[in-house]
Amino acid sequence: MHDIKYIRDNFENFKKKISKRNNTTKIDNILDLDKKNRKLIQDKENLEKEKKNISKSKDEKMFLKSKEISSSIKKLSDEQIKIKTELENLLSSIPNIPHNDVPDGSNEKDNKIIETKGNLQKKNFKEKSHFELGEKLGMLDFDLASKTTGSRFVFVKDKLAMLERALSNFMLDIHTLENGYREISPPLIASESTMYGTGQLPKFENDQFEIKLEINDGRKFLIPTAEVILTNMVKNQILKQSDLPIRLVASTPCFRKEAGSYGKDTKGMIRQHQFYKVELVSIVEPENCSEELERMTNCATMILDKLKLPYRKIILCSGDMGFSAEKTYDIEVWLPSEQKYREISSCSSCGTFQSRRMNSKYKNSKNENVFTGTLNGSGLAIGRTLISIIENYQTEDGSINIPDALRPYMNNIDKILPISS
RNA sequence: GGAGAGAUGGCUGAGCGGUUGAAAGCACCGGUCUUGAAAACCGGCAAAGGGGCAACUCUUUCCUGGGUUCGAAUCCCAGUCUCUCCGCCA
Repeated sequence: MHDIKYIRDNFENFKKKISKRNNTTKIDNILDLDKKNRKLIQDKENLEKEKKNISKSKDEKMFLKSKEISSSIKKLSDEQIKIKTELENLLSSIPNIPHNDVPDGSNEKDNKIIETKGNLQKKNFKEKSHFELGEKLGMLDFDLASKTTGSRFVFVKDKLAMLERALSNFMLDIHTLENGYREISPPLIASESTMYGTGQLPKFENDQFEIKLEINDGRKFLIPTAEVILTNMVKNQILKQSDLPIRLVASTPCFRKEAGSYGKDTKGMIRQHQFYKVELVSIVEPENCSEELERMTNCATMILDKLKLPYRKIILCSGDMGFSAEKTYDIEVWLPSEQKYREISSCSSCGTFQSRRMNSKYKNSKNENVFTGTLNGSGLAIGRTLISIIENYQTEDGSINIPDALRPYMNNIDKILPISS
C-alpha cells in the first residue's frame, strides 16, 4: 500500500518510478479521486459539527433540523466511502516503488550479476539431471505422484527424503544458532486479510490455493510461502522500539498454483505445486532495511558456502521484482545438467509497503508511531537445494555424495546408493 | 455438535442515554530528590483522518454492520472473534 500523502506531493516522481515496474494498473486518476475524497470529507465534517452543536444545545426547536442534517450526512458519507474504496482499491494494486539501488530494466535480462562464488568443477563424464538420477535411484517418483495427485507433485523416498529432512534441520540450526533468528512453526493456512497484508491479494489470487473450512467462515488460503504468515505476526500492532529487530525463521511447505507457467519446467521438481522452504523474515526500523537486506542475503548464501555449492548473487531490475519488493537479491545455484544458474533464494526488502497494508507500527525514539520495515528471504528453498546437491554431488555411477556439512544430519553416511545395491 | 461468558487506549480494567475521548492502575517519556540507581513525589502520555507555513483546530473511533434517539461506549437487532464447561478427536 502506498502513502497517499507522498503520492500527492510527488506525483510526477511517483509516476516515473512506477512506470519502471511491471505495472498494469492505471494510476492517472489517483489525484482526482484523492481530491474528491477530501472534498467530501470536509463537507461531511461541517455538517457533523452543526449536528453536534444542536444536540449539545438541547434546543428542542432545532431537533427537526438535526434530523435533516443526519440524512444529508448519510448521503455524503455513502458517496465518500465509495470514492475512498475506489481510491484504496487502486492504491492497493500498484507495486512498490523501486529503491534507488535498483537498476532500470524490463525483464530478467536486465538483472545485474553482483558476485559469483564456488568452483564449477568439470566432471569427466556427462552430468545427468536430478530427475534422471532420482528416478534411477528409485527415490524420486513423479509417476506415482501423478497417479495419486496430479502433475507438478512428487514422491521423495528413502535417503532422498531423509536428505530433504536433513536440509531443513541443517538450515534451521544455522539460522537459529548462528544467525540469531527465532524459530517458528506457524499455521500453514492464512486468512484473507493476512494474504492482503503481504500483497498476495487482491492482485494475485490466481496463484493461491483457496480452501474451505466452514461455510460461514472467512476465506482461507494455503500459504504460498512462510513469509505471509511470519510477516503478519506483527499485523495490527504497535511494537516497542526495543522489540526490533525481530528475526524469524520457519521451515514450511509452500503451495502455489503456478498459473501462467504452463509448459515451464514441466520435468523434474524445479517447479512444483508443493515444496518445502526455509524462510527468513525480519521486522526492522525502516531506516535499517538496506542494512538488514545485506545481512539476510549473507545468511542465505552462508548455507550454500557451507554446502560448497556454486552460486551467484544478482540484483533484480525494476521490471523483474515481485509486487511488494523495493529491492531484491536473487541467489542462483549452479545446475550442471542445465549448464545454468537457477534461482534458489530471493531476498527482498519491502520497506514500509507491507506494514502499511498490515498496519504494523512501532514507537520510534521520538515517541511517534511509525510503520515498520519488513524483509523476507529464502534461506533456502529446500526442494531446489535438494536438486542442486543431487546434480552437483553426482558420481559417474549415479550415486550421490553427501556434502560434509550434512553428514551429521544423515546418520553420518557419506553416499546415497541405488536402493537395489 | 450442546451450554454459558465476554470484546473499552501499549496492557489490566471502571463506566451502562447528555462537558466520557473515556476513571484507576501498570508500562512508557520528562522533571525533583540521590554520588549513581531504586523508591518516593510532580508533570506528560490513544489512534485515524481533514484544514493550516505554523502555534493550532475540526471530525471520527469504546469488536464490526444496521436500528432507536435531538443525542449512544451505554438501549435494540444481526454478524465476527475470544474464553470456559460438556461431547467428539489428532
